[in-house]
Amino acid sequence: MAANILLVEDEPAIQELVAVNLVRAGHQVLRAGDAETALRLVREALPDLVLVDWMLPGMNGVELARRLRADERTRSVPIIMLTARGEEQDKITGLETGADDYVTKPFSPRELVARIKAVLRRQRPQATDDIVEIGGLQLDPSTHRVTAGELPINLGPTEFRLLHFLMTHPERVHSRAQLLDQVWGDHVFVEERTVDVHIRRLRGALEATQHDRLVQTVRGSGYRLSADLGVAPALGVE
Amino acid sequence: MAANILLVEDEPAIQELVAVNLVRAGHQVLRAGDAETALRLVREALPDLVLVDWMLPGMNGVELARRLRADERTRSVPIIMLTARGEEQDKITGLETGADDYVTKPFSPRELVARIKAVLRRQRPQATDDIVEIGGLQLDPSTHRVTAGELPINLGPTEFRLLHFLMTHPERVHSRAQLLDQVWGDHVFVEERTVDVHIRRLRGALEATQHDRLVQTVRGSGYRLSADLGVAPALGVE
DNA sequence: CGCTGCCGTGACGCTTTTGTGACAGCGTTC
DNA sequence: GAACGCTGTCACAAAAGCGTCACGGCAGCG
Repeated sequence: MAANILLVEDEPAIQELVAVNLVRAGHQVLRAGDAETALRLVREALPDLVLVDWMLPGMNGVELARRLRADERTRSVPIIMLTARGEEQDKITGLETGADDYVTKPFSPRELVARIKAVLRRQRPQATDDIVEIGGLQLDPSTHRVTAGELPINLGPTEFRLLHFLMTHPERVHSRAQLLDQVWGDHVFVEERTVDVHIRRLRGALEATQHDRLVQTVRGSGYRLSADLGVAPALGVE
Repeated sequence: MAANILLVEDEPAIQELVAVNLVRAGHQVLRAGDAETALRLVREALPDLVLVDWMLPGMNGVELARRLRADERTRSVPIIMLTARGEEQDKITGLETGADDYVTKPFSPRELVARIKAVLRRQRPQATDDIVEIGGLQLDPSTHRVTAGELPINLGPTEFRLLHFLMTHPERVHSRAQLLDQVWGDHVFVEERTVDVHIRRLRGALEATQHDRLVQTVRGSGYRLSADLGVAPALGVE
């Protein structure tokens, strides 16, 4: 996991409590006591997630969330709202503002951490540090290593990201445009056929252990990663 | 999903709020602050769906809907009305005017997105990526896979689209012209008999598992997909 | 019972899409 | 500053799929 999290909470005791738990779960924690500071920090540090207390002095959590959503640069940062019991009726408003999830106090650290993980995974599954495994292929994001069974596989940075994305979104067919968005970033300008070339390089690296079969071409649509080779076991049809 | 949506809303804050949520759900959003602009944009951009606030300055939402329905070119564009609580009594009027659905404020983004999906699904079932299943035949658009029972079926892009369309519009008979419109696109120029050939290829691919029986010829009219074979099988053994 | 359209089917060029090897640019390393 | 690793793009080769046609069978009809 290891995400950068911005915690926005005015009550020092609670702030400390939550922060400790986040750190314990392996996250980096930035803190803000009010919405203005929070806004500044989000722009400066671009955290992976913002945890906002519903009640804040001055600008409240909803307003903060709304502002984050209004700004191009901060729009995609996921938000989790913290709210006290009894404020449940505001849940709808909270979600309307664009919060991704919503946790009621008092909450267990376990629950909070779980929700955070869930939101991060939903946002960018390949941003987690979980080891992914498919069809005997293993990829470990934290050590940046790929192994096929026991054999290590060497990949360039792009091939690594490509494989990581495919492994975190298996089965699904991805168009070249989608892959460019997700792996290269939606701002870069490269030819779609470049994807083909990197797929080729990826296959080349996986060839030694036959794992190149996992990378499948779907003619007219794009590429797919799947352990299911989709071949009928020798039905005598020509 | 990923639809083009025209949002008609005069209140900037709400407009922004809704737009953000639509974008997050993967839609393209066009915006209009008044009915006149909306009318123009609908003609120019031909969105997949129009989201209209009930209360608008000048021409109100109902009137806008009526006009959209009156014009040949915009008639088929689905409309969803946004309305404040307390205007419920007008619901009937709204639906009468031709709105396809109706969402009361305050609404959760989740609900709104769900309604949109529902309306789009009704409109163009094959535009969703829901798995379709008929007579033991399964088609999964997101993985681009077709299976008959357990066995995988290999189809070319055109056969895949053809089958997808037939499966999302079963029972009904489709003329060759309709199939060309829906599967090939209404602008291409190909012989009608080409449809026959692709039907043939589709049947060929389904032959191995007997599922070719689902694809039926209606002499003089076109083709139909149906789990009901319409004939008494000679012997009930399969 | 023979005609007349309609449909199934196999074959065949052609176009489009994808695989592949080569290469020049670039930033880093040694 | 030479060598290296990685990247994006190209041109060409290979493959796959597409649309059309011609032939033949068959249904419906008089």
